[in-house]
Amino acid sequence: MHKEHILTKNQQIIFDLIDKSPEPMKAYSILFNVQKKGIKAPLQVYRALDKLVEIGKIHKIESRNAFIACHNSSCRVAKATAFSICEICEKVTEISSTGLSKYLANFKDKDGMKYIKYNLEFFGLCKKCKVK
Amino acid sequence: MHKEHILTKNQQIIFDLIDKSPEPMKAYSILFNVQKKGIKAPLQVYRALDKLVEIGKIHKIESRNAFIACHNSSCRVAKATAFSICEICEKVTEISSTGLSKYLANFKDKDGMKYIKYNLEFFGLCKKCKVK
DNA sequence: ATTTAAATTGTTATAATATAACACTATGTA
DNA sequence: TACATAGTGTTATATTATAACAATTTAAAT
Repeated sequence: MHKEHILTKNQQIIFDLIDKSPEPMKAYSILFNVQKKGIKAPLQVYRALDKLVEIGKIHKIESRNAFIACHNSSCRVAKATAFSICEICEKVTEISSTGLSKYLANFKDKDGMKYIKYNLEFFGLCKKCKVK
Repeated sequence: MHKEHILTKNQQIIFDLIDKSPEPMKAYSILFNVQKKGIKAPLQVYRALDKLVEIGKIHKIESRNAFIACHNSSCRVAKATAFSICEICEKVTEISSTGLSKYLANFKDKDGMKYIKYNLEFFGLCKKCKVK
């Protein structure tokens, strides 16, 4: 087991908010939601987000500039991530597929380079939106 | 062969600039570089970028908010992209691997969903930076 | 050729996302 | 205790991106 990071007050407040959210949250939406808890400035939010990303508690969805809690116990460090994104409802799901992660971790480019760190974002329609 | 898109003046100016650049270009850097050619406002740049991305002539590197010309004749539409990014020198290379694109195009998630569109960004050190 | 629709342009203003810099405080550890 | 490291609070500012509207160009369809 890896050492659990003890979160600071701001980090905990912001992590809890993101963790409860059914959808990815944007930085300024987070800011708005935590102002009553004393977090008043963007930098306070961004600093907590940076740390939470660094220790793998949350992930950034790059194409959306938004953040979701990690629900994949295997990505202890934020280095190998994969998501599916619905282009209609914007639902985002973290993909945890051993096959996929093995394939990507072992992928070599033309020059034989391997990459430990990657981010993959799949786009399509989620089941609900497909039916509509 | 797919129909070649005829670029408009602004689109052509901006595409040429990105195409000549050895590294991904950011929107406001593009703006600065094309001001002498009469493109004066951010929106003019962003509109051209949007169109160029849409028709697959350029790709956006989401983690960097930057744009590179497509050098992969097979991605006619900007829907299946993969890049390697050097975390030191920020060199970005488009990966064109039949194996990888086949694997990802055929990947099914837990629910059996397939995704035609994806963006994959690998991070690591390029050869040059590895040596240093 | 003329009309019409669609796409593109030019422009000003503003929204949304993110970081710099600095002084101060808490925490862990030697 | 003393020291280093990480986190905080704050103001200001940088960077990235879009809204809204009027004018113009282009394509194609009568």
